[in-house]
Amino acid sequence: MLKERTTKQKMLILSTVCASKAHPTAEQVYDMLKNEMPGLSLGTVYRNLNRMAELGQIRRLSVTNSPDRFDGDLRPHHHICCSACGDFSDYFNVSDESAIDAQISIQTGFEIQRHETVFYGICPKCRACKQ
Amino acid sequence: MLKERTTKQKMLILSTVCASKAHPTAEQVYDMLKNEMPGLSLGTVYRNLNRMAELGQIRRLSVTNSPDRFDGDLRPHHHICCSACGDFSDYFNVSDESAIDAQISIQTGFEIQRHETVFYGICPKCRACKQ
DNA sequence: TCCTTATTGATAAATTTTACTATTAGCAAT
DNA sequence: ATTGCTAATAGTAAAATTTATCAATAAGGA
Repeated sequence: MLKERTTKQKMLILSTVCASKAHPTAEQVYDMLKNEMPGLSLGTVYRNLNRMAELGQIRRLSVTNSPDRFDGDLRPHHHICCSACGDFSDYFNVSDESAIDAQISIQTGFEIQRHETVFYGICPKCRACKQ
Repeated sequence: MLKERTTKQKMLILSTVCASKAHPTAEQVYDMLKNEMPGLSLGTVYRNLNRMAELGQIRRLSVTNSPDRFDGDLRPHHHICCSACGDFSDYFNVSDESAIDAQISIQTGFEIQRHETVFYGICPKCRACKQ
């Protein structure tokens, strides 16, 4: 009767994403794990990250000029990306995000599942480097 | 002394994106133009859309499960994407978006240039199709 | 332990985007 | 108009990212 099986690969991938604060790409997750599990396949990483995002276990982030990133932190928060160096940070201090979803649902008829916000700018370090 | 040249290709690409409310991908812009300008190259479309986005003439939208989209409407607004059919709509009713950028800039030291928000959900039409 | 089948590893292929280069064409100066 | 400089283009190849395919493996219920 059980459909979803627990595998060593799934457990490692999920724990890696949840332990990281770097919002890794699929390839970065793969790189972090291939020492610990030499036979691991990149396709397995992609397949599982996608499924976990669909199941709501992790968040999938689509970012300009970057492969998709994954975030194991499910608390409501935003992200800030430096256009110069690619630094990708969290921004908390978020107030009442679910209210926005509810408001938009009422106004548009969409059943809103989630939303993602990315701020783009220049990080303090790159600002210091002038130009 | 002039660097940026005005070409027929640039004018057509920009006017196409600005005239469309469909948030077209690069390939869709190319398809819309290849009748009018048979020799047009897809690479030219990509190159110019990227440059125009960098110059702030248009917005570049990174969306999960979709190639990047482009938006000629520079007024502050959000976007809603249907996870089922891919429908991609505008959402206006946005209050005080620049204040958020300013607040985050103060708190993080980033020089915020812009932000993009995409809401994901199920559109009214797909909700009606049950399941 | 056996059986069913979800999952994996390996690879190929699809998709999306960028890079390269000879040629074309915008435009400033003649 | 004509010339000269070079940004921009068309055409193509290639890079980068992601998904599909499939035989072999292994999870877990009977």
